[in-house]
Amino acid sequence: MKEGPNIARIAALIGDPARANMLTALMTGKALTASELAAEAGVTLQTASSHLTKLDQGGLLRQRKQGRHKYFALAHDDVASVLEALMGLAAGQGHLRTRIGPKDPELRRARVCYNHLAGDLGIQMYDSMTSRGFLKHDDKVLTLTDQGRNFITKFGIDLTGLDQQKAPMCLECLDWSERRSHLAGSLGRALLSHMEALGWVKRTQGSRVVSVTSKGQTAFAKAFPAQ
Amino acid sequence: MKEGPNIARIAALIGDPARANMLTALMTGKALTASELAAEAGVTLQTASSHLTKLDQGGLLRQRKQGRHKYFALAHDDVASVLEALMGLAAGQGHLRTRIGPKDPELRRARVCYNHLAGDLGIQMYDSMTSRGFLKHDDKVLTLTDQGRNFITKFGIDLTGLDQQKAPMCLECLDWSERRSHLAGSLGRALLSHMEALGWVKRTQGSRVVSVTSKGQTAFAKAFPAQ
DNA sequence: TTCATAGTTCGATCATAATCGAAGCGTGAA
DNA sequence: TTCACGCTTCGATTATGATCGAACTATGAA
Repeated sequence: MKEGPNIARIAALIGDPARANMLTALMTGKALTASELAAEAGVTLQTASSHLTKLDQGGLLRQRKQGRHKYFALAHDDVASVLEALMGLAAGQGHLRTRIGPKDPELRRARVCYNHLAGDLGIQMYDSMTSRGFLKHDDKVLTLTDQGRNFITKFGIDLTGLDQQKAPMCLECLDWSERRSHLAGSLGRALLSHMEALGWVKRTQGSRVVSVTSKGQTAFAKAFPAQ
Repeated sequence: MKEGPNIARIAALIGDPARANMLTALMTGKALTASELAAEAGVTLQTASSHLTKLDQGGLLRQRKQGRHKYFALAHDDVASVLEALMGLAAGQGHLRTRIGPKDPELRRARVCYNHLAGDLGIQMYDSMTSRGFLKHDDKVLTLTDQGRNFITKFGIDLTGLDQQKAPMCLECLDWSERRSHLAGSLGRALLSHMEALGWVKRTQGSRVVSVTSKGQTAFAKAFPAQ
């Protein structure tokens, strides 16, 4: 009988304040990195790492490694249901605690992700290029079509340099805030730096925010129209 | 930041195996004495007393003293909801080796779950409606088909009221005793209250048991035949 | 009264696990 | 290559709390 029933296991996982904070932060549906979750929970990265391992082994989280970041999200809707039920009960008891404010809307709009463009803008670019046949998505491999090469060259990017690199030119990168794909790889990086050179966007030092200039606003919409 | 959010407090209360056993035992809706709960949890009376004090202070239990006995019951339906959600999650993970489902056969047969019908009866209703094409399960979204709308209307439920509500009409709810789906959402609630109005079922006060009248027995089988 | 039963309180023991510093690992950028 | 960064692992400390024996209180029965 020392072997507790499984609901105790799960409840105990949620029952630690640090872990509860992390799970609460993940209820927005967005995936967050280990560092972000550590900050949310108010513990060091080491401690957070330990907690995240436990939550993952407990089946409450789904994780995805991307570059040197590790993104965590709730494993399933069931998990959110439990949290919601708990919050309902807690709220009914009047011990309500306000949640932390929403993320920076600027970050949501456009941000740097490994030197390429992510956020709303990144997705719009990806979608526009895909639907116009510039990018082709075959069997998990993303390639630039001939039409696409033409478009990119006209846009002012020299593809010969990129062709010679060993690193893949086109990669898909899953945008966790939007849960959609955007363009990574050397072409993704080249596009961002070129747009910066054109004065369309400005990268904010020490932040991941990419701000769009008024000139960039219209130029971008023209170059990458939503279909 | 040491001050944990309230959901951690509650989850931690449920997170102890002994307490989880007690709470599980109380899910039948019956009130149990401290000694009985101690036996259920497999701990001594002293330990049980300590746990029960904590559960009570945490607002999860309601207690009634009668003679030299002290009876405990779940404080509210919210508490049962949390436990049910936890059990659903635990069952979904396949980590279940402990007893599943309520011991009480009445509860297993039919019970209230968020104001809709759960247990054998709830599943039979769901299965019957699904296999007759009244409910359609597409891409995680459950919808009422035109045939279904027709059926429900003939059954005596006014759908216009439900259509106007923001809350989803059809939701799936995992039945923790049977590990099958049953119908939740506003339609699920409407069906239960309508069957109550028809005199098919009776909800037992202070308990989650739904008892089926003899009239309801046959009527239900006719309205929701197993295919 | 005396006894038995139901439950609580106290105190000591013991196990668990939360925490963080320090060091190590892997990836990306220059 | 070197450096920076994100994250993990290890180890030690520390706090918490689950557990039960023993003593105590309260209620009911004889």
